[in-house]
Amino acid sequence: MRRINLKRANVARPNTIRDINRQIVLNFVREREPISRSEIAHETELHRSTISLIVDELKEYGLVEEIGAGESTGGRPPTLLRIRAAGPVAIGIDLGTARTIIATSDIAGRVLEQEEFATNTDFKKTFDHIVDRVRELNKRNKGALEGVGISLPGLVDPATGNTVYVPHFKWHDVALAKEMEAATNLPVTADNDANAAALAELWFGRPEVRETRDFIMVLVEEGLGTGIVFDGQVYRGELGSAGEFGHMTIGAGAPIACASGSYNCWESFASERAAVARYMKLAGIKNGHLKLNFVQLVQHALEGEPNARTALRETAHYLGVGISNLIKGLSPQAVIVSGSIVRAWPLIVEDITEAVAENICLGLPPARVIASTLGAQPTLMGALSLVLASKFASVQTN
Amino acid sequence: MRRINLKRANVARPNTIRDINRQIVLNFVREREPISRSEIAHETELHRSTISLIVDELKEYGLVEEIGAGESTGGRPPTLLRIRAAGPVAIGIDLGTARTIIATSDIAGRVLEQEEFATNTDFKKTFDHIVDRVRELNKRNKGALEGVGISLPGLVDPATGNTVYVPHFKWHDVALAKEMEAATNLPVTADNDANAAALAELWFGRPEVRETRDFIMVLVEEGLGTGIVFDGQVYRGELGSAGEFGHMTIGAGAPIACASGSYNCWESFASERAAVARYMKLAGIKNGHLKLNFVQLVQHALEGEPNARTALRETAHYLGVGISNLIKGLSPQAVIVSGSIVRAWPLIVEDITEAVAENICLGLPPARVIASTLGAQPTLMGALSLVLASKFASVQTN
DNA sequence: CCCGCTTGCTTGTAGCTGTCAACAAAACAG
DNA sequence: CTGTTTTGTTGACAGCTACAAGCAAGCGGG
Repeated sequence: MRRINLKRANVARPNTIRDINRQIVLNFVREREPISRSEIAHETELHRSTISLIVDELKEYGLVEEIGAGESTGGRPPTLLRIRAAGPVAIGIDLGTARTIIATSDIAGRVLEQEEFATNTDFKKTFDHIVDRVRELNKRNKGALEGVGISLPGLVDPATGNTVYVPHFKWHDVALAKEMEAATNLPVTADNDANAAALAELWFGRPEVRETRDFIMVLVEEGLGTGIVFDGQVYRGELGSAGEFGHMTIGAGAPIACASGSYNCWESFASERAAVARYMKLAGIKNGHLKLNFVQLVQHALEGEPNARTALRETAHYLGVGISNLIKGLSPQAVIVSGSIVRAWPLIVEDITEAVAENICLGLPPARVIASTLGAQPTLMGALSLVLASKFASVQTN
Repeated sequence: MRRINLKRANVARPNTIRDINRQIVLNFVREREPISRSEIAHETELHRSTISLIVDELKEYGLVEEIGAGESTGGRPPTLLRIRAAGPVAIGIDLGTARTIIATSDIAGRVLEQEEFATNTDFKKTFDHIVDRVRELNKRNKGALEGVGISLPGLVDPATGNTVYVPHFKWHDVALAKEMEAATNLPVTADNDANAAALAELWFGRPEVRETRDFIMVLVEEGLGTGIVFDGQVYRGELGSAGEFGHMTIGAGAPIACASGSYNCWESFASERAAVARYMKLAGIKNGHLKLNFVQLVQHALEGEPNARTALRETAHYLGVGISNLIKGLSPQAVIVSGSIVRAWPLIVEDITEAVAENICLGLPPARVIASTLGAQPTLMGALSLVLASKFASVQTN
């Protein structure tokens, strides 16, 4: 059944129908390129003539192009279509706790240019640095860029796109999107990093994920964020921002305090910081004696160091406990784990699935728990997706 | 933005637009009756003529009727419309752990007839009893009944409407809906009780809830169930059934074991059984010495007995802990508590909100936590809603 | 009492959209 | 080279909403 927003009076007009079908056709091209008009007509059960008209519109709008004839299957050979990926259209900014990455991509999500710098705790400095780089990129690409997406490790108000709270930097109520728009003269979309990564999986992940209409992204970083996808859309909630399951209470006596001081949160049991704290304790290292970052810890574990392995596996166990809560409550088709911890996936996958199975005390089939399919930079892809997905989700040629 | 299911190729046809608008008009009548064509046109921004045509269809279909002229506001007086609630159209079955309630209602959700009997643990006996009563009701109402809705305290497969597992009776994989359909020759919809109650709040609750597009129903009974409403639709998940947040791990050492043996679940901390167990312990009553049910416990508390109050308030605290998890993760506009515990709402509301505030460790505005607006029989209303809501959600006159 | 004014509803035409049938284009098979 | 198959295009037709004009029914002032 089509999902309709009955409460807000957004009625259907004659052109609504074309808007809907245009999106469907565009997304067929995006996901199945190269594809012919005829094949789209077949699958959508719209008439060939209708598809032709819509493709004409999309071609005129510069979103789709023909790439010559395909193989004949006994008759006239089909004219194949693909997304026209001429040059950069989006800027993605991955504002991380340690480093900020800025990249441009074409409309298909391929990264074209990329640069990074150390994130400064001072908002003004980081902001100015980003604006400087965005302006430079915009100048170099002469107005081809259509928007900026920013993913950041904190709460973002879904209505305004402004940050409510970024724990690591202690930024409160910063009008990030608005100020960035004013400074760069480009549309800016900001979102929580886990939400952005979920969006990226949805639009640019491997087919096994893209075709999943309900999944949960669990992003393990310094903190622990979750992004929820319902019915093929990222759910953002109403107040503040949804997806802070990282702060759900799952027990007591965690190895560290979460970003807001609690020892009961999932984050304080299963984040990168929790894993590092476990390792320090196991290795008998006093606080502050040795700075070890999580990537190094993963490296140690992969090389076989027992303490590192134990710390990771214990963290994985609690990751599984939290995941089981999400599965019980939301019954998604899949749970996707992302972040540096994925590098050690073979070491931890069993501990996670075991904890999940143990804690799903009902006769429910456990959802698949899989590693991210986005490669090394899920949050950067997320930032780019914020721009690209909105393009594919609402094509308006008039 | 309109929510569109892009992945499944359900394209828009010329009549799709009328289907959408017909639903919108019908729901305007339902929610705002008595209302005139003109007012609907004003609010939906559809043209008056369009509304007239749609209303004609709905009248012909017997869903809407005119009830004479209203007050003039300076010109021709409006013709007022309302939902035509002639007779019974739905049967609702509230299959509870102790008692089963069967009722008929008109299209507006007003209960017309109601009867109940003790639920038998044996599936066959309960099933036969229900079928017997449904047949009798169907016969008495001569084919006016359009469907049967069943709410039950267990997991229901959203695809088939068959029960996966009902803990209290240990019913596994029962083809309830299918068998009932075969036996009664009526369409049967079955759902989890908390989901059903959420649906009832959404369609027939007080306006403050109906207009809320994202809320969570927390149904406190023998067990503890949750129903999740996203964007005005009950979310059911993919595998098994969503909404089993009652089994999320929130700590350890609960007063009782949950339905599946765990002492860590929210249910084992905050269900009716947990409250009763707490009371027994406080009152120094050994297991089995005195059978006290939860309604009696609430009565004692209302009469001022300290042990009963303490037991309830402690339960309320853990209710709040779980609710805070849901708010952090899903950021709903409201959380609605339902079940017998609502009778003691003034006694417990502070403990709940306090626990919520304590555990939302972020700077987020806490969602409203409110008591159900459905009165004494939320799950019966839920069962009826299963039939009625589907009627309002997809009117097809052709 | 009549007239203009306002508001509610209906009717007929125009513009947009998808369907359908007919047709042209391009390859294949015999 | 002809008949068949598949692909894509074109023009007539039906369904939908928008718009404008007209009818219906009450109000209020002279």
